[in-house]
Amino acid sequence: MAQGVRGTRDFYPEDMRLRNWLFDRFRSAAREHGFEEYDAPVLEHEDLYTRKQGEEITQQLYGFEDKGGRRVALRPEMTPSLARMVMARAGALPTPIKWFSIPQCWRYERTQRGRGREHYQWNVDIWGADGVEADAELLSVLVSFFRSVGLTSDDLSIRVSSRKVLEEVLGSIGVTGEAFPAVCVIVDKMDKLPQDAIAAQLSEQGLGEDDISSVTSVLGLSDISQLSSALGSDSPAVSELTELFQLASAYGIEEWLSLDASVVRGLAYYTGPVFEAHDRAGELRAVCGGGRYDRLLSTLGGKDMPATGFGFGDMVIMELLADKGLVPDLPSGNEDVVMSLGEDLRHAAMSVASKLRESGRSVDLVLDDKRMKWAFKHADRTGAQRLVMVMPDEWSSGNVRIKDLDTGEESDVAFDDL
RNA sequence: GCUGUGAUAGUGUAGCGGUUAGCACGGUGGGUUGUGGUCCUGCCGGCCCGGGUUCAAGUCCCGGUCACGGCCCCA
Repeated sequence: MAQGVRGTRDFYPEDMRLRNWLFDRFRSAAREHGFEEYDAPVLEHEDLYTRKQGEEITQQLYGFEDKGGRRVALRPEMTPSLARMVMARAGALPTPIKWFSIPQCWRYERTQRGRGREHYQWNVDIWGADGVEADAELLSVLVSFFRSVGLTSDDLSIRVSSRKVLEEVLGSIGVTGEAFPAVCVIVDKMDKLPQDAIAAQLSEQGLGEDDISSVTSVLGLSDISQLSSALGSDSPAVSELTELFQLASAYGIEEWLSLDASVVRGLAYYTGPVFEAHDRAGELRAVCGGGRYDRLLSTLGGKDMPATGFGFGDMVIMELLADKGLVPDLPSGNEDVVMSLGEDLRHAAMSVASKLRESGRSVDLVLDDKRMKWAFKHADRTGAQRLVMVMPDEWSSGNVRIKDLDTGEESDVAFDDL
């Protein structure tokens, strides 16, 4: 029997309703913040991902050779494509560029709960704005979305930090340049790997024991005043985060946020504020994550432009909504079922359906010769509100019988009044 | 890459050595009904693949395939 590719999903109509429901909420949250939707091809040149950033992503690339012998890859994330698009029109686009997309992204890896080889990842980005205002605006988009699906700050928290925290700590012990992103990637695993494994990897990067303990102690902080005393009152990281929390409070979303210096993010290209949202119960992997990446364009051979954004997968959020009982029960959306009694009235039923469709209703016309019993059952199952019956006596006087399936009331309506 | 669990009508499942392999939904026909949602009823349809153990295998064993989890890793 023909089977789908491992790690991919089929969306049957009932799944598709749910997906559309979710995407509609992604779109609304972005649109109400003035973001415009864009798209790009699923297939890109492989070197867009292997060039410089995120060395780890390379092993999970869904890449292959095309018929012309070119190395191509299914996009593992949207940001490089977006960067490519922005770079191509850098001079022509009015800034700030506020764009969003819901691309299907691919990675070749072992499948697990909340994680397939393919998923849809809502991406929201702002280019050309270098202040934390832009980062705060993104957090506002996120919270709008969470609220629109019925989640509260009791269900989720958004942990915020900044790459500058690490940069300052590491800078003070002489870790700079090439070593910095590598250390970030290691530190990102701190809560997933045992202490000594982290220490071993850090010492490979040339950190001494004292350095390692000062890094780990700063990353354990979850309070801005502690961070301030650790990094000094003139620390750019501290003032950046302080301002970000103040802005969040102006947006009315401060109860969703918490400072967590251990948030680093695995991707090498982040440069400023970074954040990820987790379920408070701690049962699921991160719901979304993002941050500022001001220097991505230069790694792709262009001129840098400040940028910040987040990615938000469709799988973990659905797991969370299911756990919280927030997955809606969506009907098919069909409003009327039209059926004729007998083959003689088949043509009449088609005219009736057309008339109703022109008036804007979603009409399911019964195509085969079915019994009345079937039509009722069918209307019931698909959640239609009305059954429109084309019957001999009524039709000969120019009427159809319409039964409201919720109330059970029925009435004859003239064809012209449909 | 390592590892655990599972695989029974189209779907979801029960059965744990001998059963006509059961049930629900579904599909299809009939009865009841106002040509009419409920209800009653007939029928359709199944043990993943290949070996082995046994008088007897859906059931036990081995291998394979696939699915779903977990680890490593990571959006």
